[in-house]
Amino acid sequence: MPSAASTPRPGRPARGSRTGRPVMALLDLLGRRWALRVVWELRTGPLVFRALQAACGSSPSVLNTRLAELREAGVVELADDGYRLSDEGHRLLETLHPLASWAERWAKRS
Amino acid sequence: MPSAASTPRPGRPARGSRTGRPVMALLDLLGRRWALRVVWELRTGPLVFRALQAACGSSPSVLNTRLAELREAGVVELADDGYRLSDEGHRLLETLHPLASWAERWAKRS
DNA sequence: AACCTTGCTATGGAATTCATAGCATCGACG
DNA sequence: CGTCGATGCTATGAATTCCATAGCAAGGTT
Repeated sequence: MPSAASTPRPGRPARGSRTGRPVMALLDLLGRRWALRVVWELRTGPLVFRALQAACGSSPSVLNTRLAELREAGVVELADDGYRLSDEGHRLLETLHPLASWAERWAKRS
Repeated sequence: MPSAASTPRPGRPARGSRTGRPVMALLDLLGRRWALRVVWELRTGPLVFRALQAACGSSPSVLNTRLAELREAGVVELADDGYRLSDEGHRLLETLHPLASWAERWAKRS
């Protein structure tokens, strides 16, 4: 890993924010490629690394980086049956569900 | 715009998804850098381009690209007093608000 | 005219992501 | 034991995306 911005954490300044406001760190974390998608794909249950990769269509290196960040954030955890959302991860997913309905309206609008 | 993946749209395949499922397109749109942040920064009212840029700390070129995508998605619109959330944009922001509470818990957890 | 602010573009270099190939480990099978 | 398949994950070089800075064109003010 040649350079790499550090994993966003509350209390640490996120990209473009001096303040370490938690929501900024979260927006930074979730604004990285495949982060939102990973949480979404895990909504129905655990997926092993390769299945997750297939579901997202991402390269393994980036996926692994995202997974490390999400694990460090306590959103995702690795169990025997694959990657799964933690309890907090499930709560985060809950907050994401309305996005799907929004997207449905979006589709009808376009 | 030298290269540029196309703006995500429901009905069109998002990155890593053959299906044009609306939520995939939305996750793709919001998963690009500064997209979530822009919506968040506009929560308190309109901001002109430069103010938005200062609030995010992003470069003007990417910001302009994101704004174009968000405008095409009907999330953001440009008025006399600057960029603002559309009605749908406000609804999208509503779905984002729980993220802030989640982030607060995250901060206490770490 | 001489400013100021607006939205936005241009350019070159840095950071991130992609696509592919491959490694190491484990369990099952023969 | 040997081979196979599946696992998580790493390595490499190329493509894409993003950043930092400078600057343009249009409009308003003085």
